[in-house]
Amino acid sequence: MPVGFDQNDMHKLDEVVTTRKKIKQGDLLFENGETFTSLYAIRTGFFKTSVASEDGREQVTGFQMAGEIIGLDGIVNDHHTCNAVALEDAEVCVMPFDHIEDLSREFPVLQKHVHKIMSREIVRENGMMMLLGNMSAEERLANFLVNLIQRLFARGQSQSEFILRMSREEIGSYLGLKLETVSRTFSKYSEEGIIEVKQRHIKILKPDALKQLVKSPSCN
Amino acid sequence: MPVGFDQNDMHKLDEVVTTRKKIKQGDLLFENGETFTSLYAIRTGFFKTSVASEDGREQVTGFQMAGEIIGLDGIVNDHHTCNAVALEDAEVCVMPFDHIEDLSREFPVLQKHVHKIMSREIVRENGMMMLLGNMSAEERLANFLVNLIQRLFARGQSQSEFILRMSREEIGSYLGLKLETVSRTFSKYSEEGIIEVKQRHIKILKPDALKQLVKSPSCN
DNA sequence: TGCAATCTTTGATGTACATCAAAAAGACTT
DNA sequence: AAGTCTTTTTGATGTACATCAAAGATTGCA
Repeated sequence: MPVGFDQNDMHKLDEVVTTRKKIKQGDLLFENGETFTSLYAIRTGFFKTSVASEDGREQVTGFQMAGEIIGLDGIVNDHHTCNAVALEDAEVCVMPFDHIEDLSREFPVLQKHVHKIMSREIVRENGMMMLLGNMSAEERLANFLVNLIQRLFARGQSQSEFILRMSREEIGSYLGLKLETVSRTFSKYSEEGIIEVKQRHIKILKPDALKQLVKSPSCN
Repeated sequence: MPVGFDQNDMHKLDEVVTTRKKIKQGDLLFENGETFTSLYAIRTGFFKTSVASEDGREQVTGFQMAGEIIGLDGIVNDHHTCNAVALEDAEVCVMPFDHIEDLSREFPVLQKHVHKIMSREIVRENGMMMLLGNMSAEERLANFLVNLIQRLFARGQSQSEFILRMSREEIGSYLGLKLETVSRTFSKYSEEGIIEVKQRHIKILKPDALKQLVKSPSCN
């Protein structure tokens, strides 16, 4: 995936990926408290990550799709601090972190790649703080949809029509809203002819109207 | 700072720090859009980092004090995506990131250290998402104070008495609240005898009461 | 030392979203 | 295919925090 490799590098890089693992819908890839050993590259499927407060409130911290890396939270304290759940049947590459560190000392390109992935996550979360701290429900949901569209587009999927992998409640948790508010906001967009909503099937009718609702740094 | 170095390593590590830089209160260390070259280790002083939306709303993304590293946001796209402002006269070590990468290929301990710093920031921001998405004003401020106390304690400063380096508005921006709400919540704690507030001078009277208000993963 | 500017506190009022509730639509089971 | 369970939608009501406003404190500057 990272560019700047020659054939030899590529060969070496393959070594990072020791095993693959299949995760069934609803199952955990890793959970809070579990010992950290590996990062995971999502090959297929869709995940959510979440943290929980002592009294059981859940905060969804992200939705991850094919090509994205999951598990960075575990590096600091050698154990994970969030849960990763498959929202559909999924397959991941297991990349032992010790191995990543060894190889990235050998290959500057890999090293740079790892640094960028971590920095990208930091920047994304900065954007989420802006969203959660400053934006209205309408702006939050527009942001969410535009971001989803961009990522689907980057994967060659349709940007105008797609199926949500997560419930209204999970969207709400991610956006700091209640499911009813998410539902109502979807309905509002629908009435305004911006999108078409049939349960989890979404059709984007006016992408520009949606983008106009997004008045903040894009959260990649 | 990182442990696990022998004398020789330590000597090499000194090379990371090429220069020091003094920042006056109110001045920028770096700003959104600026080309990224270096990370900064704060030697003395106090900073805030913030992002801005297109329409000018500001979200404070963090407050940083001596010993902490600032600038990780710049790594992904080779330019910074947030602003770093000194809230009091400060001095930082400028650590060119190319140099850090070179040396961390040579020294596994340094490499690990860099990874942990980035992961720690990711975990902190996960905690902030929980705070912004799920917590009441009272919980947010309690969280903020407890976190501040812990960090001051780790630096050998008094945990029971300190001076806030930031305004009510900046605290509010960080916590997703308006300055009036921050002020009112301070007053409430004060009435309850939990803290004593005199403008920016804070005295913690009942640290346990404060900790009890924090019902979520600590945001380091 | 006094005046302007800034920050903080407190009160009165408004509102966006949460909560409570129930019906409607899908999805899963046997 | 009927029945149960889950998810989503929509309405009625409540509330935590925002907004508006103005009076102290504190700081900075001349």
